[in-house]
Amino acid sequence: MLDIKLIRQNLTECQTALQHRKENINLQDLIDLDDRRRATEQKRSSLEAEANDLQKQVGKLKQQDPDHPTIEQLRQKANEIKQQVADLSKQEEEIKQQLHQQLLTIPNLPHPSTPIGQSEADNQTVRTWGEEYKPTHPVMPHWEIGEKMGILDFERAVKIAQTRFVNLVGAAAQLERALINFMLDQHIKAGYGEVMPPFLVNSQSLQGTGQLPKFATDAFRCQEDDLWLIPTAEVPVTNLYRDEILDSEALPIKHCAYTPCFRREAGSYGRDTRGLIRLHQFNKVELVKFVLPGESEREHEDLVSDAENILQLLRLPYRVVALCTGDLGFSAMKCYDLEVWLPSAGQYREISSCSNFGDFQARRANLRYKTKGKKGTEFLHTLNGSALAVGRTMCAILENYQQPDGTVLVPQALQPYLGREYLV
RNA sequence: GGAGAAGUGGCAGAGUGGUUGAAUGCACCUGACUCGAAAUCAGGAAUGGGGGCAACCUCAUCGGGGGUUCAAAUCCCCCCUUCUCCGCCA
Repeated sequence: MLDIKLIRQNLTECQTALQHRKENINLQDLIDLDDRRRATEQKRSSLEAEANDLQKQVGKLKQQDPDHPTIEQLRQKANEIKQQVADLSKQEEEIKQQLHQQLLTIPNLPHPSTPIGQSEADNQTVRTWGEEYKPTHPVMPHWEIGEKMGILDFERAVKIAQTRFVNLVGAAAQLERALINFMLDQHIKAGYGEVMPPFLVNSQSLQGTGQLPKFATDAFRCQEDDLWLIPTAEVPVTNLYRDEILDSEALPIKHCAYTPCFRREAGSYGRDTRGLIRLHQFNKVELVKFVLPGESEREHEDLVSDAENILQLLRLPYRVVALCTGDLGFSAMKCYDLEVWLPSAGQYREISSCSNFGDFQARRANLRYKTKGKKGTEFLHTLNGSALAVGRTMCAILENYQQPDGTVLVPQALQPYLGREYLV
């Protein structure tokens, strides 16, 4: 959520920043609304001050003489004021609600270092890695080899659930587990504390990270219970400290978490219909950081490195892409995607997305910190990134490690987890 | 799911209708003492909104929401959470 004070002070900057993300929101309307809020609040609170004063007078008089004649007068006066206060409070509450609801639908401002652009096409490649590990022989798509080996079963998944689900069978199931453990072990080594959070969360949590109110149709919902299947571990983990005041000395806090992720993928009907790329349920290991505002940019770069480290250890070719303003997610001010090489398609595909949210999520989720000896509290900064999407990592392995004879070599880093050299 | 108890500041814990935003203790900050520290003494200090250059003023907040009253941490209703017992269960 943007700070209304910041909008008031930097109206034109905010307005152009939002235009860069193709958002045509009239911020002046918000300021007008905020003006009304302030005026109403001032009126109300001065009336309340008057009423409080009367109350104290009544209290004093009652102690002197319970039947003091002016008590009745003061009482009437207080009742009159109370009526006015009630009316004003109602107005004030409506204005506040309106303002709040509008603010919740406004995306974050892009960071100055985010390239300005319209779409995916304007994203900037920052670096590429592992060119030498790309296979040189023809490679079957992962779904083809997976079905041939009998380890990916899409057909029966449709029967027991729906399209866009999969059964991982035998070696694939083991590989999935191995990847999860491998990734978590690496991150723990890098200083991230593991969390296994709830896989269902309430609406408040989704609002905290930015999925609600605008993107309700993207998530699976258990309507009876105000619970939603998590679209990413970002939601429960970022909300861990919601409405808490952390000690500045405790920052940065770094967590890693494995969770399944559930997405309705509404509006992607024709896309990636085959294989593991786009499923309603997939596994992911996520990194989440809570940091001091001055440190978020550096922590962001480190977070990207931590995600890259997994790809490097697995020897999977990838590139790092800086998303442009037009392609940036709702809550992010800056974002790098990691894209892994998929030889069957001859293209790089997103396998991780590492974002710096600034204080945007912190405001929504009321994540604050306090510095000893300093008055007041401040919003911290949040960051997160996939490290990595496990299903897509499996795709990349099934393809990049595919041998000309149709077997798949197990990446060396994973061999201790699987206890073998080849998947057959 | 049924029965009971409880939810107060960073923590512990008083407070059952009126100058209580809230005693006391711990933790914290400032000053004094000290060569320095500890101990001791004196003082300060909650969070959020609004106004003011500022000193400061003002409103709200005792799990959440409603109600009674001139006045609610305190009384009434609903909800949430935690604990205990019973039931069910991986």
